[in-house]
Amino acid sequence: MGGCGLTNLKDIARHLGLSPATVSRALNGFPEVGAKTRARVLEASRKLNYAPNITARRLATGKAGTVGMVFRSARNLLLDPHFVDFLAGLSLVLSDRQLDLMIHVAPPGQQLAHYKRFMASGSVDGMILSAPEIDDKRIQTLLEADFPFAVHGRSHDDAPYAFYDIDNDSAFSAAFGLLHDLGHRRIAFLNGPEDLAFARQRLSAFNRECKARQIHVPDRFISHDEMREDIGYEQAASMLHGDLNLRPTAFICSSTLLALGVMRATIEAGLEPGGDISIIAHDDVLPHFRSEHFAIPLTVTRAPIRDAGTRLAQMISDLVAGADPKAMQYTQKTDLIVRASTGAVPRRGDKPW
Amino acid sequence: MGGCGLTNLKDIARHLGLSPATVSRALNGFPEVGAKTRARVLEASRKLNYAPNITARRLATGKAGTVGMVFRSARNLLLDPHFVDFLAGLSLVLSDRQLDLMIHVAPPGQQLAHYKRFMASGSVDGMILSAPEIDDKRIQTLLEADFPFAVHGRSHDDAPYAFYDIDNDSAFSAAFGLLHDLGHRRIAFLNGPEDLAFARQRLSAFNRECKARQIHVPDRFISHDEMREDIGYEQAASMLHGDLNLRPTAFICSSTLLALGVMRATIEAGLEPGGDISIIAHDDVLPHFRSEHFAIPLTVTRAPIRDAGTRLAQMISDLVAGADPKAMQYTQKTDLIVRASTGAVPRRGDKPW
DNA sequence: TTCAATACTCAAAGCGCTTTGAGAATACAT
DNA sequence: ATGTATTCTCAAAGCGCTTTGAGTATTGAA
Repeated sequence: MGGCGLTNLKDIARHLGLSPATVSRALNGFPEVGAKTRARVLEASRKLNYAPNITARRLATGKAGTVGMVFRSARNLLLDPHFVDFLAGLSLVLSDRQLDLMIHVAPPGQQLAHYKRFMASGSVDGMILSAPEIDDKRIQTLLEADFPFAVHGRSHDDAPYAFYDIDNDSAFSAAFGLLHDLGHRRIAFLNGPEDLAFARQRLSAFNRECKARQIHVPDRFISHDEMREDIGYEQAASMLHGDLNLRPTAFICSSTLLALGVMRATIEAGLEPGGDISIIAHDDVLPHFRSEHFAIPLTVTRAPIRDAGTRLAQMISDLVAGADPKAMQYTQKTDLIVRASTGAVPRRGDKPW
Repeated sequence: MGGCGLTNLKDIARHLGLSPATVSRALNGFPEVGAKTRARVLEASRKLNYAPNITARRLATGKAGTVGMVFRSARNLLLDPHFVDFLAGLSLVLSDRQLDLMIHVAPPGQQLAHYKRFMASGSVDGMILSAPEIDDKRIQTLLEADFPFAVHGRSHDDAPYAFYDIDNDSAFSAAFGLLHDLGHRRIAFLNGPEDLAFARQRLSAFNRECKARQIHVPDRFISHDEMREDIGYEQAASMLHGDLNLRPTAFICSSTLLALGVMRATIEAGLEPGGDISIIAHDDVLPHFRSEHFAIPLTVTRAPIRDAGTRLAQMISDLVAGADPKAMQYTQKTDLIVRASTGAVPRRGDKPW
């Protein structure tokens, strides 16, 4: 008996004196099988501990019953911790809908190859794509092949595919607005990797606000990199290093992890977060590690990343069932939550600047 | 052709005037096919953009080419953030060895069901099991079915299966020893969920040290719960609340996340981590968030969890290839890294106690 | 030239399931 | 009793690949 399961459909059929076809139908709830026959089959399959061979079923039906996902890892194979909660949401809904999840992890350069392999091998019948880039070749490929997929984020406005995105534009406008209202004019922006679409969206919101309020932000106040604590620290430390009058009085961060590093640098520079330096970040809500519990509770724009997971799972499950991608586009508004890490810009004289 | 890939093996065969068998052999590097025939086949398969249908291959070979993993989520479907880095290591090696990874997420109560489904359906040919419990039914089931698996951790000493574990016993002995040498006698222990094997291992190391050094630790100094920042905070806050002479002077934590909460509670109680209160934790090394970068750098016992991922990936890949499980058991020693969060127990009079 | 060995290729039988098209059995009406 | 509708069940044909056992060229030696 192959390598796999103990009993197979034919065993049951033989055992019951039925044909495989009937057993299959009984098991899969087809109407044309008699009530008591079905009962016998069900009974036997339970007793013999039968489980259909997934692989065989797949081959026969042409459906993989699986969705694939390729995570983007940094060069050093770091995975974004945000994805834990994303995955929790995703997996929950997927298993509800009888779909399996197959995942790969690949550095940015190898992503496309993994996608192609997934598509061509028929091992998945839909994909979830995360961290889209500006002109994302993976998306193009998927689109051309007419392969079902849903994107976490979007590569540009009016994207012709299914996606779940947060409203980065309004979130970062709001963050900027808050700081501006508090009197801040020297505002730094610690963003995510430059090639990612969300970073671009956030940057253009930031730039637009600057322009609208006639604020000039020097290049060195803007950085693009992995969103890690140590990067936040390094960037903030170097920005906080120069002439008193040229240092930023506020930081906008693309992630709470960056903000945490900014706090460390701030304190190390003898400054007070929320007093001397205001800090605001976008919060994907990492449940194990909440921004309201930071030593100085963090002001944030917030949108739980788990929602993205559940939503995208629903989307992809509908998509593989044949739904129209363009009807499935969702942009989530964020909340602005003001806590202790932001405050009025300190007046000169109060503090050493 | 079916639902899947564009070209199939038969297409190539027809196109080249060969039989499917020859093409298959040529592609899979069998020796009995001629050099120029092979070249032609390779050429054609490249040009026609051929990718073998994984499902069909699986059915034919009886191998799934996939390993499965079921993550344990808390009741509220929280996933352990440690698992991100574990997964990075795992996935790296797995894709190296041409294995796919299929994952499920399930709450503790539904784990067994997911394992059984994985095993019976033939969708994976090996499993990786994490967070083993004391008498783990999943392990029993796997063992009885003689299904290949490797465990991250182990349910008890002399386990008859492949595992990668860290040396919890010596790690927590060392932690205790350090604190004891610094003069601490009122030592609290914030551990992970009680039903998990590693928590048990750590607890018994803790208890043994207590006994050996004739220290009595009241029950309220020991807690078992999810390893989250807020739990660490709550527990520490309540322990730090009572009579001055009855409060712990030191905390041992099963995770850096717990330690972080302990720090917050300590500071909020007007005490100084590393001065009034010593804190030590086990550190799985979360690369995005390092314990050496805490406001007060954290003393830790350390073992990178990514190593567990890579190691287990190797194990499971060898296991599905038929290796002997009992030859694959690995216990990793931990490092003790002393930083600023631990110090000599404060003498009475120096401080308000 | 003939025979044995070697090199290559093929037809066909699965892997375990689904699904189609048709047949047997039962029921109902006439 | 006959014919028709209705249930129920079955045999057989795939799904796309691997693999076995056999067959046909090709080569070298006798």
